[in-house]
Amino acid sequence: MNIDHYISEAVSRSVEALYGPLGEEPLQIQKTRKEFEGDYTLVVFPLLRRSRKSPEATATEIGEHLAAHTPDIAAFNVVKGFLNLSLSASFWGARFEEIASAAEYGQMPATGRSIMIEYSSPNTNKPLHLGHIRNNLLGYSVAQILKANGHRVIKVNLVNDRGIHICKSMLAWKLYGNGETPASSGMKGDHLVGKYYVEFDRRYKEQIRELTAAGRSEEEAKHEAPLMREAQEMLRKWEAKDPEVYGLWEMMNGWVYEGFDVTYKALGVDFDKVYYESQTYLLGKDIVQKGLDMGIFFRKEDNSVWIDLTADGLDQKLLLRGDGTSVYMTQDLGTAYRRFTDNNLDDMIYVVGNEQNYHFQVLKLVLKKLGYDWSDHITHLSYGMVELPNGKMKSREGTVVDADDLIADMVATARDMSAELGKLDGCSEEEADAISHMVGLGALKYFILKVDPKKTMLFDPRESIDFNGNTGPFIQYTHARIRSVLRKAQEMGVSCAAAVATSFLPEEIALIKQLADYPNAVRSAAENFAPSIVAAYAYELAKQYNAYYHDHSILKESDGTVRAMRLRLSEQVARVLKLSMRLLGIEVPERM
RNA sequence: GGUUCCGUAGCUCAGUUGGAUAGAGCAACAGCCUUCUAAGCUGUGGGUCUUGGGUUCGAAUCCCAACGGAAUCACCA
Repeated sequence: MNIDHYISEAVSRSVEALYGPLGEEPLQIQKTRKEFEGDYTLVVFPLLRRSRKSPEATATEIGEHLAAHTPDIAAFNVVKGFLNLSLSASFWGARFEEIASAAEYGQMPATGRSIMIEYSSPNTNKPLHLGHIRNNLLGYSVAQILKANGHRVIKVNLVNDRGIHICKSMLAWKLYGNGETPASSGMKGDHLVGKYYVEFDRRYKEQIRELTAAGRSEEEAKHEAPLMREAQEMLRKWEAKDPEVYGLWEMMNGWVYEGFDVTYKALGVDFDKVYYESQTYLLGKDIVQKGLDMGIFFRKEDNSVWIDLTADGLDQKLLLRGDGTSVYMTQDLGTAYRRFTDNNLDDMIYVVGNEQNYHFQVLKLVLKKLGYDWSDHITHLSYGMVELPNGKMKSREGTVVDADDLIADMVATARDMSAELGKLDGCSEEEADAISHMVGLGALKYFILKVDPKKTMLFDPRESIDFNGNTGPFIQYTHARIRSVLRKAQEMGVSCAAAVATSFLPEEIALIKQLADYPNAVRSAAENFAPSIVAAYAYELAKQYNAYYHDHSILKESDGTVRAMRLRLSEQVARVLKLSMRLLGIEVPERM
């Protein structure tokens, strides 16, 4: 049952019976705040004009009518202009039975919509870092959430595997690498390639210094430096499919992909399809031609193609270079077009940092002007940067937080902490590894996903990530503890057969209410593209349960019906915690 | 300078389409393990929601301005 809808209908009936038909504006019904008695609250201020009575009198009048006509409403109270309604224990008992018997609780029926979500989108010249982690976790989690909302989801990765920056690491390896490979060096492939990207930068700067010392201007030096010229030459050879350059490119990219796979696996993210820019960078030129034909775009003297968006409050934007080669926008226009037409998409979501807000604004506007009405179904899921205590990560200053290092740190910390607390006693080595990985990754993922994607967030490597309080391990722990109780119940042969309980403690009603609210969290998280909503939901549920667990014994309860109900309630809490965490891409252990 | 976003407790963050006395966690302090896992529970202190106007029964939330911060305004992606 949709409880919100049910309440809203009941209240509407009473209000209309008292004051006549309702107009356009919906009733203001919300969940009752914790400090007041009741489950749902009607705000009566907007109804005063119709009732022509004081707020208190109006609320009382509606409350009395509701109590008389809606059996599920057991009681009401009035505080100023707020009418608080309490639903009966049997009502909540029935909701609990619905939840417990639902085959896939929180899974919405299929909508028939196909949504593509692009995330990760790494460059193949350096390993993944903390910024990528936020991107990957968000993309994966939003995909999970959209699936739970009944959509068909296609997860894609667009790898930036070409361009001058790729050639830089290739060139540096060729010149200074002495044939070093991941196998010979023992380095992860992406880190090895990253090492040569840094090496290029170092040598390049050296050359610039020499040239400026010899009297060249900074500008001239940057252009004339032999390394840069060679890199550009390499890019030209790559575009001409020169066998040697192409072979080198394939080999080094292969190393990088092997490295990325390890990181993706550790993060628990995956893709249904991987696109490579080397295969898509020529797309979009026909669209540029179409825009020219339509007179929306224009050519400058140097033959480059532009669109003038000054009337829309933006600038002029380059769409194709004078020599006919593509820019970022060209291929994004092409890939967007191809994706929508090839996959019959309803929506396309790009998980890309907010530094590219302008790009996506332009992309959507250009597609709109070209007459593609699906441009309205492009969403840029723009997330904030992850900052360090002294500001942005800067590779030059060596402040980049490497993804693999961070993951390894988290797992090691989880391992130490677990061992210290004696949680791993009696575990096999495999179990200990699995738990450490789950908890370490759980801490990291929750830490990142609990904050609103839009917001810039801060990561302090020194203070590291907490395992207590509003954290992933807190929720995992709550789950593990419940599973432990359930195991023990089974060992003891305690029945949790469905003898339907007729009375509940207020804490138990509160837990049922929170369980019943799960579908709302799932829906709201999808509407806002915000895993943080699911995180907040799961935390609240775990917190409520922990207080309950502390105050009430389950296995020692003497009344068999009550004990069975408590076991079932606990079981459902564990279940919904697991479901919530799954939406965040976080695994939950049976013991920890 | 233009555009966009942000400013909530010492720190990190919540705060649904405007609603009741602005909430958590961390840190600090004080308690709770012969009882189902103490990665837990309970309590205390901590706020001019950057500032100033406006809209209204009612504003952290909407509007305007100021101050502070971030991103962007590349023939990079």
